Amino acid sequence: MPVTLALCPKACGPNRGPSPCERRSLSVSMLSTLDDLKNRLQTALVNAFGPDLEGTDPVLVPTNNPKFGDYQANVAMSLAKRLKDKPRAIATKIVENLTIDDLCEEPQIAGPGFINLKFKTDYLQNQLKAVYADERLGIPTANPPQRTIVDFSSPNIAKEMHVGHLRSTIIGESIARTLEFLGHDVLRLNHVGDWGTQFGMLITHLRDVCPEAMTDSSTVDIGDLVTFYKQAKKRFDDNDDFKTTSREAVVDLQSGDPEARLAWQALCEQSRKEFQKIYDRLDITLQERGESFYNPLLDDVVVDLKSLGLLEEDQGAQVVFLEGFTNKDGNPQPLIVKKTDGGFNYATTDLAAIRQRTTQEKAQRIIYVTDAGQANHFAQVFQVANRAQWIPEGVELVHVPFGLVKGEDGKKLKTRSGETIKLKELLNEAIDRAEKDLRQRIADETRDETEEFIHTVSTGVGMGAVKYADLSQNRTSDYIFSFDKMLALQGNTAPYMLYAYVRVQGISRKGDIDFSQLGDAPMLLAEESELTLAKHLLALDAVVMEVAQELYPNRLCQYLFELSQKFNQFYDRCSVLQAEEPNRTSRLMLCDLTARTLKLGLSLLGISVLGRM
RNA sequence: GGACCCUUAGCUCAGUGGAUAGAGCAACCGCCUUCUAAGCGGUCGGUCACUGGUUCGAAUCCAGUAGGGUCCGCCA
Repeated sequence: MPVTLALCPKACGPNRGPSPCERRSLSVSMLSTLDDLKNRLQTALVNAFGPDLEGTDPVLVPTNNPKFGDYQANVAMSLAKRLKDKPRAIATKIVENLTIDDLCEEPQIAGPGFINLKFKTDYLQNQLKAVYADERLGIPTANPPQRTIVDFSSPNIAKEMHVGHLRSTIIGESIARTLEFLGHDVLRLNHVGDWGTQFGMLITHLRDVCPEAMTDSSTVDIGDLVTFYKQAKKRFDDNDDFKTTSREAVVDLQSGDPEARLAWQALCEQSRKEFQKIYDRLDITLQERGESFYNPLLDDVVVDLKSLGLLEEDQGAQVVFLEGFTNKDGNPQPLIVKKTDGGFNYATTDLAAIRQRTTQEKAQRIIYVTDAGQANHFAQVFQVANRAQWIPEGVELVHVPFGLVKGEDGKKLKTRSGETIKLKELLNEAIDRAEKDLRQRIADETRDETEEFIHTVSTGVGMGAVKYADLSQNRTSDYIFSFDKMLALQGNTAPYMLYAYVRVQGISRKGDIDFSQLGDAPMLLAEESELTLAKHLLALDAVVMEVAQELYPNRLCQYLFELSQKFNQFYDRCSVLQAEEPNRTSRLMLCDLTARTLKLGLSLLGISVLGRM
């Protein structure tokens, strides 16, 4: 199936910066070609039917079947009424005025009036050579770069990361990597839950079980934070004295009491260490900037909302009444920004963050990667920020929601005993299973491999599988978590793609080939499978640009899966090392370019390739 | 009461206006003297939940219906 290519209809709008269409000089690959084709079709339209047709979208889309060529222009059908003529006649006139013989074969008019276009092989060969010579594989850099914040992962202090944090972390990382690769100025923020009333009980409990934390946080080892949290919670629920002391501790902390503050820091530090272990394993880069960071800014949010006339008092709380949201009685629903007890909540923090990020960080695009259950919350916060005019012209706030991770029973993923699954254990199991599988394979093939090799491959395959399984799903839908499926060696999985990469490395080893020394040989696309692979390789830039715009990493996964399939077909049908020159070198270049494309694409997903497996 | 999301092959899912709706898995049948068969080819499989509308053209856009899910005042 052809990859859907973004012809950047949205990116060309106002306030979005220059579109990919304006970067032709930097781009050698498919986007520039399509843009070129589009312009020529527009010129043909004007030449055929006059200046009224200026700016008409030629509706250039990939064909759904190779027998129709590579791309088709569907504009003729839509013009039939306006031009009072038959679509096929219109298509004929367009083709008569179209000059594309340097790029394409003779256009074919088919069906009701489709104009089918097929690239000339020598044009593709030249394009491919240009991509081959380009370290960025034809992907342009953003001009100008956008200051972008990606807000993702966001676990809660004093709680262990669990499966619920997996998607935000993996999707956020991939989005950040993709935007960074395009040259955007990305700030990755971990908006951890490091503030709130739960710290009262935690501090009080810490004071009892680990008093040294109250004077020196650096030496403290609280151990298993989940157990610690549960113990504190149990005491809070069971013991009234403890509850009272905890509430006092909250006040202490908020008023800046040094001892409470030190205990809080100890808790945060402990959590941070645990989080970092997970981030290191997953190769995630994040800057922690928790809720507490915004504490000094919260008062101003309320004060300013008041002076703007948006603030109202309702049942003792300070609220902004929302448009388009009503409560059970049909009255406007409030967004609470200051609680009856004078405290602030998450809406206040998010509003303060928007202000800080747009003013101090100068963010032009702020991306929130959270579960879909928070869609209401963000819609409400964005609405208030908008009405308060805190979102400067041209700044885009975007909630990137994702669905639940469910077990194979279709219910929310839990352990057999009903506990939340810890992320640490989930990753361990993925690696353990990958290792078991690998050892079996090594035994079956009577290979001799070192423990280090087994460790490296198991880890790479396990981590890659977990990430790829998540990213390859359309993020908006819930997804069913299955170790068996994600680690499967066939199908749309990480191992399948890693294997395609390994196959290229195998050729390099076997033939003692240094891919960097292939020189300036011509690319020859003689066989059908070579041509198909080449066309797919050229489509990388369009896919990456689309992911950056729409923020759906599964599109890139789909592309890479299809690339692996097309490579395997080529590998099956065309021998490389045994081929005669000049085909041999050309095929080696195709292999190398495939491997580089896989490596780059997987890296944008946060997945590392392996040389052997 | 309101907001949002979902319903596509036996299963898991792609597919946000273009030709005959795709893939993987499962099932079945083939292909290793040749670069790792963790691969390739083939067969089987669908009233795109339903009803209407817009359009030259609808799985896709709009309205409604049914079913499933999530969220909604002092947690985040």
